[in-house]
Amino acid sequence: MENVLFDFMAKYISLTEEEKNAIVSLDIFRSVKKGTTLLKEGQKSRDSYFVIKGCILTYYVLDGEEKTTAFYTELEAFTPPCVVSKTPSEYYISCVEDTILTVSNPDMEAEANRKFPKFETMCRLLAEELLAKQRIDLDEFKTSSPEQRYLNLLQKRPDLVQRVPQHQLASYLGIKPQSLSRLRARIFEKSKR
Amino acid sequence: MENVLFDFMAKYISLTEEEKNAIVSLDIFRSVKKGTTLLKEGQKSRDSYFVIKGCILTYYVLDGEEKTTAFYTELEAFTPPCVVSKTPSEYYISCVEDTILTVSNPDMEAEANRKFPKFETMCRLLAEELLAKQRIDLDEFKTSSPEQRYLNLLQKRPDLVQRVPQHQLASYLGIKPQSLSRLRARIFEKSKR
DNA sequence: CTCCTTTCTTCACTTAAGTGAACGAGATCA
DNA sequence: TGATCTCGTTCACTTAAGTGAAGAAAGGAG
Repeated sequence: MENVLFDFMAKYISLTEEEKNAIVSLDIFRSVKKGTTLLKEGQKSRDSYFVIKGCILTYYVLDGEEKTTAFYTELEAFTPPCVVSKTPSEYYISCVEDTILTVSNPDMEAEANRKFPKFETMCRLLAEELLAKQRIDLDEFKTSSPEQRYLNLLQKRPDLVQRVPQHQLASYLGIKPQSLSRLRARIFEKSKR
Repeated sequence: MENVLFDFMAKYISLTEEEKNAIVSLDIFRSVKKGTTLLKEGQKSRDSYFVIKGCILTYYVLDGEEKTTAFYTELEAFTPPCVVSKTPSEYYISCVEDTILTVSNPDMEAEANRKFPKFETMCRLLAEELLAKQRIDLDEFKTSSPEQRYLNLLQKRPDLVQRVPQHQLASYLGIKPQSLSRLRARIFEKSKR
């Protein structure tokens, strides 16, 4: 389990045994059951996550409707905006499956940055990489139709389409479950011809 | 002009005169005319930007159509994804107005990080902040209709609606210029009643 | 196993965005 | 000045998503 994290970190910086031990001693690994809510709207939180195994999602409740905006699966890291802005959360975070993840907070990061300056380098590189990736996600979402977005998702994250309920997928694609059903039927009809 | 940059940086770290001089000596300020293309699709680039005054935008050309995905105005920084991924650009960057900006590259950042470790802290904080802000932008786009997005833009960046051509605004909102016209007429009708 | 809830699909109808065409206003340039 | 181009708007028509309701299928809880 630790090795999954260390292999991930190795993409950005090299770690000594001493540093690895320091990380292990932080006791950041958590195991959470499917359906568990990690964060609720209105709550304050300082927790950042890294998914070792499983799947979590973020959703807003607007006009009584759940709007899913992101899924995080194996080897994905994320810090909720409310942690950065230090304001109450505007959305929920919950587990789609039984999930193993790490939970850290700004204090731990500050401590790590102090002890190991290269840790800050990793955080910077990771943030810059995620910023670029998310920029592309946003651009792709803006420039494509729901049908294109669905086909794109089938290409890029085929696992999601399998492991996530349709109504959450629909929400993630910016449409209603009924529209996703119809859209899938439309694609199927096209593929037959 | 330098002071605009230093005031911005002061939000993240404090700079000595020596450090400011080092930055000035990098000769990063540029003045570009309206309509200038800073980056073309297919080109490689290592340039990051920070807008002092004016407005630049990014757009893709898909099926011969320009799709505007972002505007950057006063005090906004951005590094194109292609700089991070070191691949040819998939889009264009061009100036909506006469613009004054800074242009830097990874070498200059590495050099600054080496000389002044707190520079890296600033980059990390900025990247983390932009990541959180962009996350919210993406969430808002996903969870709202074109009409809501337009009204939201009127609230959050009223200047954009004034200074940017309608067809680019429409594209930014994820719709066609005709739809933006209609949508504006619809809003106007509602406001009369 | 049965009951009940959740999830997914289908249908008919409404609403809004896409498309192609046309027109007028304003800018640009010879 | 007149010719041309871009830009924004409007119109008629098409296409696809939203809505509300209904029912089938799958999954859990007792």
